Amino acid sequence: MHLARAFFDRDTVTVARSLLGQRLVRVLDGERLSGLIAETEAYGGPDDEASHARRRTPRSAIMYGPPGLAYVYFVYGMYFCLNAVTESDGQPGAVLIRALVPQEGIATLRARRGGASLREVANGPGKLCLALGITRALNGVDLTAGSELFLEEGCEVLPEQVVATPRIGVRGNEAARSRPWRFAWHRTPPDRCV
DNA sequence: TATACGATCACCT
DNA sequence: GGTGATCGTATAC
Repeated sequence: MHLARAFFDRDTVTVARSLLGQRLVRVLDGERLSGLIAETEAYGGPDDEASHARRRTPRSAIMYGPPGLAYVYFVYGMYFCLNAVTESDGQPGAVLIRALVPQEGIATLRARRGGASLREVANGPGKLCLALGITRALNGVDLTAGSELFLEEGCEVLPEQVVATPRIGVRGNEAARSRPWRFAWHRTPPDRCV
């Protein structure tokens, strides 16, 4: 069952926290590849100097649009990063998906990542896009209704399993750099939800 | 048109 | 710990 649009039509920080444990699914060449979201970051609008949506440009316009769409951008000349657009139409925001715990299609995921170990397959925003075959061709797809890239309800994440820290690799003013808008799921084994 | 640089990663020491 | 790869995007001429 896809996550509903209402899930994304909320405050961006709330969505970032709530996406932990949800399942990201990619159907590639007919095969289901998936993982549980283990790390996210919230990005805001004009008042967030670290966000692409600090200004409205052709690239960032999607962050100002309706919630639940994928925003895929290209960085450092070689990597893609996947975001989910948040907040109601007209209000900018998105959540960067930074890491996954692989679930389905593990052999394919590892092969696509040059035989990387399970924990290294998707433990970074560029890595998970390589593993799942996410490129800018998927920019703008509806994550609440799509068939090649979408989100499903995953595992419950308890508050004590969540760590909040400043965002990784961001520039901007002190406010942008210090906001604790990165959320990481610290799994304490044994974990019943696999 | 031209230029500077980044929401990263892999590999090096 | 540090650095190079590599190019779309934003912004300044």
